[in-house]
Amino acid sequence: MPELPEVETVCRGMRPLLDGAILSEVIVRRSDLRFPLPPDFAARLTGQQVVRLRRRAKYILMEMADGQTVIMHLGMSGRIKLIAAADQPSARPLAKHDHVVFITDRGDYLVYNDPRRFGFMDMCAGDTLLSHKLFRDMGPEPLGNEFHPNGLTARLAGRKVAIKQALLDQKNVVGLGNIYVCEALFEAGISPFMAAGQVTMEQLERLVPRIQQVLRRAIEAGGSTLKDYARVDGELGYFQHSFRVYGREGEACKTKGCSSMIARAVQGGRSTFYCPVCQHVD
DNA sequence: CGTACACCCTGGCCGC
DNA sequence: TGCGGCCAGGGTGTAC
Repeated sequence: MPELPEVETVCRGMRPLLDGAILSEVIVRRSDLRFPLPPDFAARLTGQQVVRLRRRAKYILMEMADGQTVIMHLGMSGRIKLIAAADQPSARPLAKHDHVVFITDRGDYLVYNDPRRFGFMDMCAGDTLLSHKLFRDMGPEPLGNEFHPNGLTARLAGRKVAIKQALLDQKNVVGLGNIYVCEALFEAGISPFMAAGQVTMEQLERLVPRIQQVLRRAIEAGGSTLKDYARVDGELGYFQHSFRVYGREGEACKTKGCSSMIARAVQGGRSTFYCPVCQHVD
């Protein structure tokens, strides 16, 4: 599911029920996610108070009053479901693939569900987060001040890898996945096949704001729902209706006056959707 | 460093 | 109705 807009939407949705809540019970139904849960995961969290929820890249960070931070990644198919105390049936409302459940002192449930188990959780002391191997080599947040054409051109200088793949590399910029990279490159009129180091400053000055625009619009739409993804209340995102290229192979390009069809290619084992005309692909 | 690929896992969809 | 093959939003690790 989750690229930056989806993770951001989930994180925002968690705050009303989780901010300030005390975890009165933590249930681990499966500890073998992509990586095993840390030892004593449930015991270390039980009785602890949540002081802040935030997002870094595609990770949700849940900061606890004792200084520990829970790191959550949703992988491809992970979901967070919130079930308010008032909405609960008498029996515990758990379903298949509900792997970890946090129950707050208010009786609300936060359920981590992930059919494919590509997602995972970890814990670390909050002051060691930046040196954690997951975060150490990360590039800038695309919606933050550190993301700008000058920085990007420095990171991409001399790189022969295709710009599509370079933008998926979280060392260059975080939070982008297959959907939003395809969409942003289309919006900027840049071929996904260009060598990253060959992309001109003029093109990067177009690309950076287009990346930011597509991400902001997707957040406003509550993310994109293809299959698994839903907001924490079960509502679906609707940015998928705004896709210009993703998943539209063989359909007409929506650019006014362009009569081309959207094409699909495989780069690094993953589908790239693009307009050969608008993106100047020979 | 780049590329190509396999792999982690489940489920949905398509064609037969 | 069933089965095999293929596909999927992410990320890591290997060999060459």
